[in-house]
Amino acid sequence: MQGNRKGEYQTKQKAQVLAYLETHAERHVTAGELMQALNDQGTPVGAATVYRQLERLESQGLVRRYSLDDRGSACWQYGGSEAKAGTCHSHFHLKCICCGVLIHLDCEHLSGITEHVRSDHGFTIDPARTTFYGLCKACTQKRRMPDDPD
Amino acid sequence: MQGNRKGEYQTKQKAQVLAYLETHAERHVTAGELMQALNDQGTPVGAATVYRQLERLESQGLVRRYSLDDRGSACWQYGGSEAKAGTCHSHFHLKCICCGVLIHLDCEHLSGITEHVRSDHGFTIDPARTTFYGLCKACTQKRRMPDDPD
DNA sequence: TTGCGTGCAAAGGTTTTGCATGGCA
DNA sequence: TGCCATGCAAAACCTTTGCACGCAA
Repeated sequence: MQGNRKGEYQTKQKAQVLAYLETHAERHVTAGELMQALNDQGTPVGAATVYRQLERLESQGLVRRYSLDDRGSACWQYGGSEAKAGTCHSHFHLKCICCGVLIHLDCEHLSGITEHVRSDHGFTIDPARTTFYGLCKACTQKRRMPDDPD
Repeated sequence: MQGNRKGEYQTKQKAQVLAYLETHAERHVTAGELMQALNDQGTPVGAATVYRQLERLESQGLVRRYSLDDRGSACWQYGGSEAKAGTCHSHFHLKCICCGVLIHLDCEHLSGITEHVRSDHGFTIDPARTTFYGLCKACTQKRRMPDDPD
């Protein structure tokens, strides 16, 4: 193995990708969304470069990769300096099977289940891979309606 | 009684797919593996049919779909009569991302989170659709080995 | 100048879809 | 006989890779 990370250049594209992820650190974005956004703001970056940068940023610990989507697309999220401290991989995600909204749930009760399952059942949960599926508040109420005006 | 719903036919292909999943209920298989296996045993089934059957079996609750692979391939596993009877709707599932084993976890602590999330966060979790991903006991210990056998 | 990074396009793999045909009830 | 299911092929996606050129250091 050769650790050739010393010859690393600063490029516009790299900055664009990182800047976008940083600016939208509260969201997960797919590679497609990222490319679309960069294109829309007038600073298009090629697909290959986007993927290569995401891969690099992930290996550098600045960005985390998630498998939140049912479909074959991965999501990335900026973690920045707190990446090691933990952002989205410290909590769980709720995904509405009706409207598709993704909810980040920072909740001690839920966070405790990782410890519980590990200590009592010997299973080490990976929050980055785990998503709760169900109905969000809005869709739960919608389902209770007798009529569906949609 | 009529076990079949209206307008649903019994076909050889459907039986093949179900039989294979049933026979290998302890394993999770990708669509590709399933097609390969059916082809090897002399009863090839077209890709489109395989996917359509898997989708149907999933919606019928006989088979569960998982996103275990980082790459673009999903996995399916037979859930069988327990799934149909609704037993699995009352508890959660743990899926090992390393060996693929599926664990049915009946645990009061975990069952309580559904209530908690509903009352405190307004989100109605569907345990039948929710799976925890992580490392099972055996694989956790395997990963703890100081030497990396890989 | 050196050689890493980029863009384009093509390849690779998984899953879906259209359409004509075949098979179950 | 009706209609659903199948199979083939092509399309739709997501992601990776090869290669020549451009740009940072």
